[in-house]
Amino acid sequence: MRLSSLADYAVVMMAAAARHCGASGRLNATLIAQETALPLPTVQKLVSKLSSAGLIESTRGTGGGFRLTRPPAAINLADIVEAIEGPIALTACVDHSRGDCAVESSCSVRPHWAVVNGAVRGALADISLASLTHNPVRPDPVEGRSFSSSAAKEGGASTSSAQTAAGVS
Amino acid sequence: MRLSSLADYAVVMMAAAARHCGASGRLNATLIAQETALPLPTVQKLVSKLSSAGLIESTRGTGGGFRLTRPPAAINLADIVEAIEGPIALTACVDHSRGDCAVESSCSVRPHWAVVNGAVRGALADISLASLTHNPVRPDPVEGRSFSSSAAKEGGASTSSAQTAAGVS
DNA sequence: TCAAATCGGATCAATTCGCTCCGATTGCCA
DNA sequence: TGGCAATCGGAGCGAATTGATCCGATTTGA
Repeated sequence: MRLSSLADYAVVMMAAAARHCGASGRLNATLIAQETALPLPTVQKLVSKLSSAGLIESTRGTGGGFRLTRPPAAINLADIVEAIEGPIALTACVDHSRGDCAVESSCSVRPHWAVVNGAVRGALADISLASLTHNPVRPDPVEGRSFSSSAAKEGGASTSSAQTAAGVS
Repeated sequence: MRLSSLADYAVVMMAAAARHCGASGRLNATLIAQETALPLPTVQKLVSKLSSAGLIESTRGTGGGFRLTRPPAAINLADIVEAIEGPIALTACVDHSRGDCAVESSCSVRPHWAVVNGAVRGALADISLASLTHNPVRPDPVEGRSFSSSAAKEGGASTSSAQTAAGVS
């Protein structure tokens, strides 16, 4: 139940790219790596994947770089996650490309996974890149917009209670 | 963006246990293993984890076994998943027990992860064990529940696997 | 034409996950 | 009352996937 690190980094990278969208239409991997403090090879790999998915257009050569193919408001988290990790599928049953589940005959819960799958994807698709850049923070118990990373390391149990409050029961 | 196999098996196992809840109040790991075609050691490991989480009560010795501590209607998927995988956290930022994210100072998307996190958890918490047992299969398209906000985007592919699971005991 | 800077694919190490084995505990039976 | 058998519980090992790094191909600018 955890997103891969690459997908997490891809979201950060796309958010940084969306901030520079209006300023300089063309930006490169090195700039993004410096800005997001991500390793440059990692950013390069993300650029290839995102380019293959059609979210960005990359041009080679000196002075090259990449740019977003669509405005930030038209790109959501589900697009980015699917570009990195492939189709969103909580279980191997949902995408039956790998039919290695031996218990599917007696598995009565599989049809329900599609529902959960759609709900998860909907939650991701509901957040666009524009919302990430326009509204940096929500005044939640999580330490908010505090850009002081030092205090964030030992913030205590405040954040753990946040997800409990957010969870619908 | 994929659930671990253990969590998937745990849901299948709990569904099988819920079916036998009224018939024989006490059931063992061997029976569940035979019924669900899961490896016996895997079922045993799941029993220990679920017992630690308080979802089932296990008794040792000859004729022992385990039983659900709560009725199936009071157990949802979020409980089972959290029992196996720990707290639901899509990214490492949400549970800052591992503060190994070096870019959190310039990360403007982290507050938004809590929202997505809560949405995912809510989707899981909305499905109870009773719904898995009462309604074995729905050959219909994904049933129009309220929380399928944007599931219609890619919901077509998953429905085809529904009628494959015809043989439900 | 040369050179520099970029993307793209391929390779290697590390972490995590899943499976299996062995020990501890308890109830039943002789 | 002693032994046996069946069960859960935890520890260890192997495998697979993931994540980071390196090198080559390509293209533009001088």
